[in-house]
Amino acid sequence: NNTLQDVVIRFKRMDGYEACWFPGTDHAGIATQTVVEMELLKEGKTRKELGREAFLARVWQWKERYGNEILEQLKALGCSCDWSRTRFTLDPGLSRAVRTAFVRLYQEGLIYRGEYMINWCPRCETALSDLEVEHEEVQGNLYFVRYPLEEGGYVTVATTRPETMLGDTALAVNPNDERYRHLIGKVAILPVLGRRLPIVAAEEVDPEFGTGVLKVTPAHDPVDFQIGQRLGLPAVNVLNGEGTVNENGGPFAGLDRFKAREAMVERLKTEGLLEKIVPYKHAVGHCQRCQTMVEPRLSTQWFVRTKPLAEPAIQAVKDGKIRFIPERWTKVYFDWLENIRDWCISRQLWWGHRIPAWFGPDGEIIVAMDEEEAKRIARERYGKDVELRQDEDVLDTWFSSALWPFSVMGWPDSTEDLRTFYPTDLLITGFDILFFWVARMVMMGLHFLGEVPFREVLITPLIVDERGQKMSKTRGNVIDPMELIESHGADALRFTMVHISGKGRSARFSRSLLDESRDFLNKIWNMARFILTNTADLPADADLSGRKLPWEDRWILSRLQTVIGEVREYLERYAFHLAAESLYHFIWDELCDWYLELSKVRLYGEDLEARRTAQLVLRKTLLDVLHLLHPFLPFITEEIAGYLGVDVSRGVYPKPEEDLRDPEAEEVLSAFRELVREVRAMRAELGLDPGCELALGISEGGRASLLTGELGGALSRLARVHTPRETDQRKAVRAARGVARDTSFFLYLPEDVDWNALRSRLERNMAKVESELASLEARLNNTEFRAKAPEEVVAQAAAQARELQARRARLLRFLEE
RNA sequence: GGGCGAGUAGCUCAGGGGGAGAGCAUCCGGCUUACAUCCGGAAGGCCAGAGGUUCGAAUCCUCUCUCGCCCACCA
Repeated sequence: NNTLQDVVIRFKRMDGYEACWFPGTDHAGIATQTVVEMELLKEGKTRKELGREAFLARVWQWKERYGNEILEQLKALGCSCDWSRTRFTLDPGLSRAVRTAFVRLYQEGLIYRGEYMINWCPRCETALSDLEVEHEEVQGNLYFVRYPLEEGGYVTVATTRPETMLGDTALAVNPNDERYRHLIGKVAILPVLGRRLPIVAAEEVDPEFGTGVLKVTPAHDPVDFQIGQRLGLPAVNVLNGEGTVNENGGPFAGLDRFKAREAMVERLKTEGLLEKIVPYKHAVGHCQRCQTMVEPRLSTQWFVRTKPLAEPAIQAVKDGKIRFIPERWTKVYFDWLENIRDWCISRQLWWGHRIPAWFGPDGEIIVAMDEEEAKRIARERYGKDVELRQDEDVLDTWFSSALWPFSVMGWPDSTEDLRTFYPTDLLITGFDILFFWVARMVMMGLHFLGEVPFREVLITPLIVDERGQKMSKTRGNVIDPMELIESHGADALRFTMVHISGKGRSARFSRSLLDESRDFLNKIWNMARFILTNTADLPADADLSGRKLPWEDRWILSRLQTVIGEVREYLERYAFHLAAESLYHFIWDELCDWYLELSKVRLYGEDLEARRTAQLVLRKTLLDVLHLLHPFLPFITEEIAGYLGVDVSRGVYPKPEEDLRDPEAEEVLSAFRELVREVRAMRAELGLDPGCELALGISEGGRASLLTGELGGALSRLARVHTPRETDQRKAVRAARGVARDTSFFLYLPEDVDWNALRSRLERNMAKVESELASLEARLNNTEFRAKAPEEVVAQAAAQARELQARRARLLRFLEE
């Protein structure tokens, strides 16, 4: 994520934009508090023993020690953030933004307090939002329990949580269910507690499930709560905060919820009320932070009314004001916002923004920016100074994160930063926080600023380990980036991240990829070393203009322009991995494997001017390549450019120079390389001494004179051949014949060789040519292809066919001979 | 229950309407004065399966299978 952000920031900065990256961290309420609580536990203390103030002091201590680690990691990774703008969600400025947002939303009726069904984590002892609950398939049981009827007989009810029976206040059946219609209005008796339960009608009941009779527990189930609300049923809470049964649980009071379940089952068995137990797999909610099973529970909490905020957030994306990349995430975003439910924002924690609400002596709520303002309001309301008690709870961390795009810029003040940088251009993040963060930033940004917080959202894949598993501390497969930076370097880590960033939803990380990246860096380093040492004597005023460039220079410069164009295009569409790949192959396969070798002819030659030309092209290419690479590999590029007295980070990102494009040179070098490759292959397959120099003759082909003439020196160096006059050829024992493109050649051999190997090579070439030719000719003979395919495609196929035919003819002749 | 992603060489993956690609691994040969973290050469694939669209499909559409993930108040 951060590598990609830095690639974009550096690229845009080099391309002339005022690219500002606001770094910062959030306070991670539950996670941080949990960690510190664990620390305390080891010392045998609890947070409650310490008290709020001392505990918070302790958390701040922890934060000072570890909270900046992530920023240190970013720095080590080379992220070019504006560090002077570093922010933390609990900073005074951001806290003021949080209070301001809370107060305004409350005044607008978009924040309310009330008793509703929420998710409760008995370990964290706090309410959670729906998003903080992860549903996991669990193997449980469906218990079929008989509820005696007041009038005699019984009905059977199926439940997965028998312990919640203690909170039953009714039974419900579907009004259209013929089987039970006669029971509506009758009364059942709750086992164990003997409570009278009215049998009611409710559409929510699915006749197909279980027995078609639902036990209604309004305090511990969302659907039951809804039924209870509508029908005015009492809600009996049977659980304490830590997950034990409370005083409403009769004989089970004090038992842990799971012990209570067992006890209830035993009790029902002995009373003959348990009809059967059926194994049942179902999804159960778990706390995102501690994996504890959450309990739906009726509780008084603070909520954000989300529908009015969600609608503009949907519209903004529909209007194209925000674009998701890849686009498919748009649908996911819509689905969530369209079905959004109110957001429970209060947490029974201490680490976080304390809710700016005070209670008067009569329990009335006063929401204010601070205690002073609350007191002022209270004075007006009560006509005198009264005792005020601030709400103990803090806000969901994501509430403050939702304000991030403008709180970091000084909101609610109208600041220069806000005017300059809001809305921002780009957010890069993972899909795991699309709802938690992205959607909420859009809602809050639109609400408070009237404008989207960012125009583009780039969703990156999530990194998984070698086995495709999500990285998590509980799995123990997390990797400290600092360790990787130490072993392979930040640039290698960055390059690897870019390499795997083009994936679908997950990107598999493995250390062998780091080796690959390191090898590439090593290649770059050695390439630079070669160029720097071989151009050390280049006069400062030497200039490329006016020089006649040989084919290989024209070729590499032309290829360079193509690569510049490609890299730019890929960066513009955030296809980082393709940009990196393009550079990787250009540098390794073309620049290093071919051009550097070709340049040696002149670098090590006698002709000073030719040497100067080669040096200038090498320098120019190196500089362009360093600039192209810099957003990906800031460290190595700065180091190398430093030797040339260039600050690459402040350089301009290369643009293609059209006048350097040279299709003819590319064609010539392509033929040249093909010839060299063919000679090398022949040499290898004939088992010839790799060091021995062979005589080569070119018999046919449009570029024969060029390949042995202007490119003769290069050919001789790269293919280890010389091109003697006709007369010298007699010295050879025999000649091996080969074909490369439209060129056929003779390799004069100093000794007898394995002619079968040569024949087999020619035959393999022949087979390849024939099969290609067959498919080409089939296409060309197809009248529909000729009629409907684009002209250039047909022309290209025809040209290819001609070349293959020529090649086939020559191969055939050689085989006969 | 709804949705998404992935299935291409032994492995990890890129590509995404007109010649099947890379890295690693394998085989053969090289310490050639930038680099053995290297160089040269070779072998290896009905691009998951079945239909369809098209002159042309690994690529687009439909369905199926396998794996992974997200969302969801069937107790």
